[in-house]
Amino acid sequence: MTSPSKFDLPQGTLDLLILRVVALGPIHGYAIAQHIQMISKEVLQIQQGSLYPALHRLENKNFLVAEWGPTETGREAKFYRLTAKGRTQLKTETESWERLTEVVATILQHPLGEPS
Amino acid sequence: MTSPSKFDLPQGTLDLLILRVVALGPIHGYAIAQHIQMISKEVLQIQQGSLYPALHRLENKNFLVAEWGPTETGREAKFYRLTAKGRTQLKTETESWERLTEVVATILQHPLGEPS
DNA sequence: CTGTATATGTAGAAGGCATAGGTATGACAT
DNA sequence: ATGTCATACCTATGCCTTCTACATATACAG
Repeated sequence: MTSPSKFDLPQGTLDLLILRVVALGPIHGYAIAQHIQMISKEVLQIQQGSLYPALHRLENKNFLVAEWGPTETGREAKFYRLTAKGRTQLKTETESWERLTEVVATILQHPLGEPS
Repeated sequence: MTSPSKFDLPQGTLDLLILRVVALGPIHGYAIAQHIQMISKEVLQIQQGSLYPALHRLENKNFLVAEWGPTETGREAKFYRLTAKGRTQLKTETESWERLTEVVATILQHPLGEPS
């Protein structure tokens, strides 16, 4: 009732979310999407066509490494974990995101006129 | 010293910022960029190659209307103002942005494991 | 054995932002 | 006078990310 509300992620956001979720511990792609959807209370829905290319990008940049292994239910899945480089990147992107949201918030709340 | 720090805007953010600044009153493009840069204390720098196409997009969507007129210094410039539709759009985008930043913040601050 | 949830993947299109160029005017210093 | 800088507008191109849509395969419930 409150809104199923699927909406587009701004560019770059997905990487941040993925890095953050993977930072919690080894996890496979499908579960990452579920995790994000669950934590966000269904507000965010990661499309598979966004998810897997993103994972491959992050892997190519050496932020993640993948390894095949069995899930809890016995199926094969690709488990990702953060590299040291990925951890650094997560930190960097988190700080960027926070700086960005701060200044945007400032502008959104900015009354008329004044510079600072 | 604290960082000249130019960084890329996520897609969609620029529209929101522009709408918000124009909502403060009629203003021309160049001044919008200056305004954002100033309020954000140089953190955000709007490139002209991003700015003008964005303004044209917003005009095509009837969120803004433009009118030529003289600046304070006597030069000709294109002054934009919000339409009713633009005001609605600003509200919508602001709410989307706030929902997004909320859930992202939740995920970024999320400790290990728990669903909610 | 048919359908659904799980799990991964690619192709193609759409869209926005950045880079890098270009034009023109006015102000100001030399 | 002249050159340079800030102002003020514009567009072409490319890159990148996300979305839609499609394709594949396994496990399990009915």
